[in-house]
Amino acid sequence: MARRGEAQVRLTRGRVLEAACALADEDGLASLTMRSLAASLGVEAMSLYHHVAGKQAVLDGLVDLVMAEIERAVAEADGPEPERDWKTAMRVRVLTAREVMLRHPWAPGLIESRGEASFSIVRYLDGVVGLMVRGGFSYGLAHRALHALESRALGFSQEMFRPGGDDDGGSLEAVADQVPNLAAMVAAAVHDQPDTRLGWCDDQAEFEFALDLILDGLDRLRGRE
Amino acid sequence: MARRGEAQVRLTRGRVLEAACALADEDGLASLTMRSLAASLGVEAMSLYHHVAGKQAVLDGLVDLVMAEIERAVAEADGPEPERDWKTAMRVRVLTAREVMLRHPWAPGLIESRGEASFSIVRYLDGVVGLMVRGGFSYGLAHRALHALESRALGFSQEMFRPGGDDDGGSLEAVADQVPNLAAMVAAAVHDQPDTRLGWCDDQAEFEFALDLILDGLDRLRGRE
DNA sequence: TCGGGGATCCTTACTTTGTACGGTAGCTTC
DNA sequence: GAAGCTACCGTACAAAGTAAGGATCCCCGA
Repeated sequence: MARRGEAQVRLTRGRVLEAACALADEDGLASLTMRSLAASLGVEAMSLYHHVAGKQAVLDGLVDLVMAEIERAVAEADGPEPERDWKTAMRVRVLTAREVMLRHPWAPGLIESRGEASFSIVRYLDGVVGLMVRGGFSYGLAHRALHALESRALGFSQEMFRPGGDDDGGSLEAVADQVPNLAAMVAAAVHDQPDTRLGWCDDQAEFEFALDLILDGLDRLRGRE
Repeated sequence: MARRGEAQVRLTRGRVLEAACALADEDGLASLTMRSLAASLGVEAMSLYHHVAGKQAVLDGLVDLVMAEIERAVAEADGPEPERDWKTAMRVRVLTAREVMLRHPWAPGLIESRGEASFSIVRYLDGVVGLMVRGGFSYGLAHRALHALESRALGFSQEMFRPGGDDDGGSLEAVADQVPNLAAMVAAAVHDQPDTRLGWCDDQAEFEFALDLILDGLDRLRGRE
């Protein structure tokens, strides 16, 4: 048997989590099993249990990993001071978080599925609230703003249609008579902006539109409550 | 063995799905296994496979069941004609959907987790688009509105904090020094509205606030694009 | 130098869950 | 009344998480 010592480095909680992240990035979160994770580290499944408490702990660790990456990116990004322009500061922060989320497409689903928000998320939201308060929000409005932003504060939005792989709305045509309004909408969208990036609508553009809609709405309320 | 014929009614796809819904309502979606579902019907697990294709099909059926309940509720609710007052019409529609979702707390998570939107959801969204178009929206703006509303169009919002059972923010106090802004926000929220319904903040009020924020924003854009 | 102890990793096996496969009972149809 | 179809059952297998204990290696003190 291949004992440790050859090219084999020691296992660490950190190495386990990084391997898990790499595995999820490549093959999706579904293919992340304790066995596959162990195999990717050249180790047996049960060996992982000396470094993480269980699969739950691995998933929690993954969330922490992503949130740490976001915190790092946010720290490097240079938006304006919130006191001067909270809206742009928030916009930069959210879009920075979004870039990280786009690198880890499994992260939104993982965060959603987890019931309790992990501490790393709570800490991130604390930063968001801090930004708004520095920008002139009352705590009450900041609270409502968090609810209004929902997962957008974390840089992702809940896609109700995840475009179905290869057809991208083509399946809608098959049932156009049953969903006439949607069919017309899709037709119009394709006509208006024929070169969208991600199927029949551009997620990034839509994300920013919705984000700005909410930020503008909040800005109108700020100061006059 | 208890052959069918005693008090035992015949199994149907419909009865299977209703039993699944009841089980999920009572004990949560996690406790819905093919075996527990079969047991609740007085039947063995493999018998279900003559009426549903598999567990996936059961889950899809549950989504359809909830969406049908929403369609029924929406049909009965009487909002204004969209041509006269689209905003109120939409508000009534969404809040009606929300009532159904509150009866089936597992439904949001189930809908989120499913990658592809099932046809019943697509059809519901078609109705939403139809409402907006009748209210004077271009298809382009209706499209963006769908993105902005996100899951709110279906009556739920993604709770990033699901209040953790018994403490309800009490756990925040333990780490108040690490999340000072959130801690202050919670303190202010408790002070402002001491009688909230669902923990430290009132989901219904927040949901309506965010919904109105978005609807107002959309209303401003409607007609002047 | 050497032996003990703890950390690390492996082996085996159990549990839960979904489901494939084939068997059996009862109804339907000719 | 026989054939066959349908609904249901029993058995069993695979995947995945993980409990329990054994084996190996490294470090440290004597």
